[in-house]
Amino acid sequence: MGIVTLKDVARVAGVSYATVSRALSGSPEIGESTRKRVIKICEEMGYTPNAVARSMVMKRTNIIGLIVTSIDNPFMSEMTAHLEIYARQCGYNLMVCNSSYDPALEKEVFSLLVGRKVDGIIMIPVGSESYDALKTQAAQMPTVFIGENMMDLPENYVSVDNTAGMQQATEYLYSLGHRNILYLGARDNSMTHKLRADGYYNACKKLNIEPNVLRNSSARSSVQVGYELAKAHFEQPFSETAILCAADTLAIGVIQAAYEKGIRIPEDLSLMGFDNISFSALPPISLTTVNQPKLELAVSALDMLLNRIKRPETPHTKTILSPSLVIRNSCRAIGNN
Amino acid sequence: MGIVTLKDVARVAGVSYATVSRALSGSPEIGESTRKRVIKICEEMGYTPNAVARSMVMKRTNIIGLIVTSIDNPFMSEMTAHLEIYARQCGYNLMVCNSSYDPALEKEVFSLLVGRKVDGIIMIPVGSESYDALKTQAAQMPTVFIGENMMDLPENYVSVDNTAGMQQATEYLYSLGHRNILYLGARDNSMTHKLRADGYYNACKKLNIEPNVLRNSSARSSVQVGYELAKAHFEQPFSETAILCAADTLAIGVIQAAYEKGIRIPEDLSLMGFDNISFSALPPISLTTVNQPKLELAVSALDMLLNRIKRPETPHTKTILSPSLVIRNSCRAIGNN
DNA sequence: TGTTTTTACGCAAACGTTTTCGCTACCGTA
DNA sequence: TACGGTAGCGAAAACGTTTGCGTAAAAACA
Repeated sequence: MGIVTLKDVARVAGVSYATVSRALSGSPEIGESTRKRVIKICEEMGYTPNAVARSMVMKRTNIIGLIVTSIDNPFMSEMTAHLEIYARQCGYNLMVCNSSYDPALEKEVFSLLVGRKVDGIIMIPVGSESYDALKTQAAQMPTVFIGENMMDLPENYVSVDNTAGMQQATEYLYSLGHRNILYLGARDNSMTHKLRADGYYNACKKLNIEPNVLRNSSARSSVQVGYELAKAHFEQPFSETAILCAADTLAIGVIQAAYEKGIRIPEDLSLMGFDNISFSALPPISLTTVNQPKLELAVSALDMLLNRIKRPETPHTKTILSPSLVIRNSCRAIGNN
Repeated sequence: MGIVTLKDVARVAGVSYATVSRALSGSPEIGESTRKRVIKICEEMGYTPNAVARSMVMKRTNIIGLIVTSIDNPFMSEMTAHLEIYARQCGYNLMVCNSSYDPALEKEVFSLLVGRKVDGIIMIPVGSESYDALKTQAAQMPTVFIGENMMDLPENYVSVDNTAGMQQATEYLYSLGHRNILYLGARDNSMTHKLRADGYYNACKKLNIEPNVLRNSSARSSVQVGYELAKAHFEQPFSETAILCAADTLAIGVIQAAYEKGIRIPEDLSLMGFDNISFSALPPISLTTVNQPKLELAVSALDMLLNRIKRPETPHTKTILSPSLVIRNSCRAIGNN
């Protein structure tokens, strides 16, 4: 009376278990009458197919692994939600792992998922420092990277055009009259952040203004980091009229530091972010930012992965989606000097 | 070339595959020299045990299923992060599913996880309307509920003392001088929300003030819902000096509506939430709220589940954790009338 | 009615492990 | 020398499916 298996059903129905299997899988080579009878008995006995046993013989699990730096991050949790829902529609389940911004852990959970025989892996990499490791790993398992631009690496990824987005943001601030714009939060260990900074530099060059960058030496872009960077910056007199942040989370930290210092946004200082996480829209300072189309990123990534699972020998592909400006009210126009 | 299995290793090492298995599992009945030799060969050949095959024979997957209403919700994503990290430390992986606030979907993914042969399920239920369904399901699989108080149901759950928390919140507002407090966002389809409302009513009775409740007829507590409820409420003149929200997300919606209406918080109106989601701390209006200890909830839930997996015949247990007041600056003291 | 084709189903292998049981060889003791 | 005990290892079953192949009965055809 434990769990009921195919064999149990077969015995009760008086058929071989091959027949039961075929009846359920909708195989054509089976009589209509026996099919109905078998299915009825399955329901009566409360039979549920054992996915593990099926995976064993089918050599695929219908599970895809998802590695994120931290679920506890609005951008990634939105992404995860989209991925899970779409994956389920495609007949897949998601096994989710945190890499906690740690390249070693990232590597470990990757191997773990390989051992689990997931059909493929979607991952938001920690950063560029582990690209070679990622490359060798991606060789043993269909993998697509998301968010992080792998540049010249021959890997599958889907990303937003970070450079264009940040360039657009800079130009927007310029169009409002800002000439002294601080770029806050540049990081060296992430290709994404490198590309974003490029967008800022490109715009500066094009608009003929002086670049002004405050780097982030930590490994991640968090509210806390944004707060600390801004706080230190605000300690001394500064001349910037606008701050452009490498990520929304950083910008939120800046808001906090500015508030404590009595600096009003946007009256005293304009502020922009990047990502358009859901909480960036919150009042009273709702952030002007650059949107990453999260649903499209998720769908593209999964489509790409599923395609790669089906045809592993297909060449690597990249998808670059367009970011878009989201104008809210953290920036104001100022008179040119 | 293809994937390397136990048999391949055994052939190369010139031993039976039972020996390889024992060498890796640390079985004592094996010679120290052969163990080392076998392990060395495993590494050289890049052997990774097949978790699916292992699950097949061991009759357990070391996977636990997690069903949340929506990952894309700060409270749940924080919870999920804690759960994943702790679970991995315990040797388990997480299979995450969204129920999307839909009882039918909730039921469907539960069955799906049962078919996957997960070792147990942790779930944040949609609401109380499907308690009987949940009960019959929980019978086929070790399950613990989290966040939602299942009351008199003989099920495993871990929750915060919602009633005490909300009572404490009400009393805090009272202590600041508030006598006309609007309770915003009561819901009927969730035991959690019923209990929270109870806390409010209890306090009102005890403090001898008139309860004043604005119900939420939708199925969930979102920023959007909070915004709409508050917006409608603010259309007409109102006399409340404070609003106590059933959830932080609702309170954030209230902030938005108040801001648009020119109502200042806390100067014109005091505001409280419940949950202490990470974004509730954001300036300039950082929310005074009631904290749910998310890490402790996660750890307790997993411990409870693991225990139940080991000893399925053990009686059901409940754990109620204590909430705590988090005082920030969305409330101010007013003179009594 | 005899032959061929088709339909419907059963048999058994295979997937990659773990584990029980049993066997051999060796050691120690009498 | 003989015997009990033990350490180290192999053979094989088992887990619950899917599926290729074989075959008997039914259907179609001459």
